[in-house]
Amino acid sequence: MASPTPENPGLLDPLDAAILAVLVEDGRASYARIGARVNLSAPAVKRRVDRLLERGVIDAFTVRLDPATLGWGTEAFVEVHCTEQTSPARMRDTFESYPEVIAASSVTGDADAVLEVRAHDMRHLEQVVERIAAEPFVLRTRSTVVLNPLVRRPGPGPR
Amino acid sequence: MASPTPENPGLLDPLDAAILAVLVEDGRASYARIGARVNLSAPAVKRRVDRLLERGVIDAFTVRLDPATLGWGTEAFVEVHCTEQTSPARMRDTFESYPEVIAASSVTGDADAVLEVRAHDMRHLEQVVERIAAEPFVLRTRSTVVLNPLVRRPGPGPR
DNA sequence: ATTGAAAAAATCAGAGA
DNA sequence: TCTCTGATTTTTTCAAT
Repeated sequence: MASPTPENPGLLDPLDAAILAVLVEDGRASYARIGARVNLSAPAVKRRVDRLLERGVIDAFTVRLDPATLGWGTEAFVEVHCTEQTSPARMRDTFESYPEVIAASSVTGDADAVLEVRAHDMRHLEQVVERIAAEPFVLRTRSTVVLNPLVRRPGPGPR
Repeated sequence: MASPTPENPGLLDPLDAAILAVLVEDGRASYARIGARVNLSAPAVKRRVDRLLERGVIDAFTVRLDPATLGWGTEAFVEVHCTEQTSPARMRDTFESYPEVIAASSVTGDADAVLEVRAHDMRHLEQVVERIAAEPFVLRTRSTVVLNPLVRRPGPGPR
């Protein structure tokens, strides 16, 4: 999956990598400032950013919000066990309807899916988990509450 | 935790909430365009964004990158069981040294910590998990590999 | 990819509700 | 306090090289 092909040009140009590194740290950095960091003119930087957007490497420009400051201080992983032949589409549609479900994945192993849930407090978390457990295709759930967020790394991986 | 106090001003001004909604979707939206959406002038929007930054509601402006496009298509949850009296600081320092560890949390329940790991492929994932399992304070690990990312919500949550 | 100009946006100052 | 208007500065964007 990481072999350079005509379809997959290299993995990432060193210049593009440098540009992305700056943008991950400051998504509003001006093209001129980025260019100063990577020894490129502003238009050249813009051209590369546009290409990274077209290629889908950059999914979007956003803000990273602090959940705790917004009152979403309680986080948990919820393993979900489903009835036989529960389709991924069914799971996705259901879990997507919960605003508290930040992420949901079908997984290997014991459980069928793992959810990441954000709630205001324990009481709220309990309510959400109960509602999920009451879904028709859910057999049982197992919750693991986050005590301390030790590491939160922005970006998709090593650079 | 969600009650308005002098320390915790309201939860979020409706205007601020609207501004954040726009910025989550497009972190480079101009103040004028945001203002048009929320019926405010550009300087007024900037003032509020600056305050949201000061308050820490907005953690940072960033780009959201697509892990798959960058060759990080394999994702897993790794439960880690540690020896008695392993300090959170020790865990954090150790796990932070792994670029593949996107997030690490100490947790309630059976395991001591849950890691989110991104790897290039299964072989790479296996190597990383083996290295983690070989850490002095690690007793054993249990990995759950993501088959299908059903839901990925960009909202409040470091990602 | 760079330079330089034009268009757009960000930023600042002043004043009013 | 919070906002708006208008001026200034910076950045984006486009064209030509």
